Amino acid sequence: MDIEQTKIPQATAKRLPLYYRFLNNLHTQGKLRVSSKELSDAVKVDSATIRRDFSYFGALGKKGYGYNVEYLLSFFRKTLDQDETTRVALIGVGNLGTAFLNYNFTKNNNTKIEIAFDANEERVGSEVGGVGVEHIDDLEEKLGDISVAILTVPSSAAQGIADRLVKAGISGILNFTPARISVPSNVRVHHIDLAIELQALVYFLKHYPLNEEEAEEEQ
Amino acid sequence: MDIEQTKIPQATAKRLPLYYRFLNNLHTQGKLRVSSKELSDAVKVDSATIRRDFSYFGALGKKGYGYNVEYLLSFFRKTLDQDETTRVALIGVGNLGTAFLNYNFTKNNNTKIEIAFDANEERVGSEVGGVGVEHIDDLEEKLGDISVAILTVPSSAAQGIADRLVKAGISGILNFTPARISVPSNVRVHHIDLAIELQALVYFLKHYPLNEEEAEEEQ
DNA sequence: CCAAGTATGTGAAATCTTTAACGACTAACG
DNA sequence: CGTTAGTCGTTAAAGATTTCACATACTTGG
Ligand SMILES: NC(=O)c1ccc[n+]([C@@H]2O[C@H](COP(=O)([O-])OP(=O)(O)OC[C@H]3O[C@@H](n4cnc5c(N)ncnc54)[C@H](O)[C@@H]3O)[C@@H](O)[C@H]2O)c1
Ligand SMILES: NC(=O)c1ccc[n+]([C@@H]2O[C@H](COP(=O)([O-])OP(=O)(O)OC[C@H]3O[C@@H](n4cnc5c(N)ncnc54)[C@H](O)[C@@H]3O)[C@@H](O)[C@H]2O)c1
Repeated sequence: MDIEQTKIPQATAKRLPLYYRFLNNLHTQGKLRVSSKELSDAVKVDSATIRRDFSYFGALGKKGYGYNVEYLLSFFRKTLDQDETTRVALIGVGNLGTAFLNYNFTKNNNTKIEIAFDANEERVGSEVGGVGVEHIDDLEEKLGDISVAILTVPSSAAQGIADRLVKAGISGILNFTPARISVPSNVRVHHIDLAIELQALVYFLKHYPLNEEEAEEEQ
Repeated sequence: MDIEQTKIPQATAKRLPLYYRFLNNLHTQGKLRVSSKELSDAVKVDSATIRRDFSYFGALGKKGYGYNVEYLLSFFRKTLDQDETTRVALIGVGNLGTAFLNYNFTKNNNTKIEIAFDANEERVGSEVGGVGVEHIDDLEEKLGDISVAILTVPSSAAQGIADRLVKAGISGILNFTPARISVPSNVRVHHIDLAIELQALVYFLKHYPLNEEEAEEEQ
């Protein structure tokens, strides 16, 4: 790892993978240059925000010209560590876990689910999406140095599994269960709560009426 | 609908379903009262933020006492329209779509997936999680007055389907495809981009090292 | 009925994020 | 080679959200 330009705002950091993906698309399409305005139309983020985001990394573009797609892409590839693959474990091969295993994020990404765990004897030993399913009892033993886990177990099991993951040395957990798990502060948890996302959308529809003109919305 | 107390901040609105769910849990456990501090521990949101959030709706608690669970719950039930069920359509019965249909959000919620659509003839006519799968060609005809759609089709099909949904009168779309779809401003789209969530977690792990003490994190 | 303890609701400050505006510079063309 | 149109990087303003900190008011136990 190299010197940290530590002060990238979190809001910016969350948009970086999005930029990277669209840059990749543009590159595949053979585009050589792109302006913040074009990018804005594609990713639905205000063009000033895009320029501001990029500027945290220095002067990546040219005034009057825009950004060189190749250059920008290679810059982000380094920044987002797209060259090394982050190995990921998935716990809970149920409805959601199976969907993730079949998808496996490799199409665009630097991440790969390498191993899965489940408590159900019938699943253990099988393969889903090319990933072997191990018994949850062997978690500590088989996790190795994997540092990121996706949690798709029933919510009642979430805290217990999280505790074991932490003990086994995990650094980050992507938690899809509705349980709000507690971990020490040296472990990062991102909650993705799908039921809440749906309810929030419904709430916004009822209470934040939209106008009858153009343009569109945030995530 | 009734008078809008319009100025609830969006950040607050997004937390309301979360509060509601934990209040429900407390109620089930037979708890009669709860403080912002207790709630904070459970949902991992700062207690001052919780008090501030609640205060947008007026004085819901009692000083020196806390909040009455029953009262707060019934208040949020009204606020979040938990009494009427919002009907939802799901488009794209693949890996992710199937998981959602099997889950179907009814356990906690005021939402229900009532109908699904797919282009694959083999799926059409079948039932998944008790929901009938219709052919996508019949979308306009069978959608009825459903106003919310979950989009889990391949990203190449996303914009086309979104256009048809809009024409058919949809108000909100929960978009799980990586495509950033364009819609008129009277339609609300929330993007849930799982690949990006995973990449963002990995980025944070590498660039925002966490300390060796206690407490935990946001989503 | 009082004293001690508790927890709200909120002004004010701090922090974070987005947006507007524009000077400086580039490319491209006649 | 000058002019026009285009676009960045940034300063500054505005807006949104979180957090602090405390006066106030209620509860509880004696
Ligand atoms: N499926 C959805 O659409 C959806 C939507 C929102 C939230 N969720 C949440 O995601 C989580 C998973 O949902 P799902 O629908 O895939 O559930 P599921 O029941 O289909 O899958 C859970 C899996 O975890 C396994 N499991 C149970 N206990 C375990 C343990 N202790 N260790 C390891 N594995 C264990 C089970 O064998 C099962 O395979 C749940 O918490 C659910 O609330 C799911
Ligand atoms: N599965 C995951 O874990 C995952 C993760 C991140 C993002 N996504 C995104 O979610 C979306 C769905 O993923 P998936 O894994 O479920 O894909 P999938 O291929 O399993 O499912 C897509 C379904 O959509 C149907 N379909 C195709 N074209 C259609 C059309 N025009 N109208 C209606 N139905 C149509 C297909 O028949 C199929 O059943 C994709 O855009 C994918 O990029 C999925």
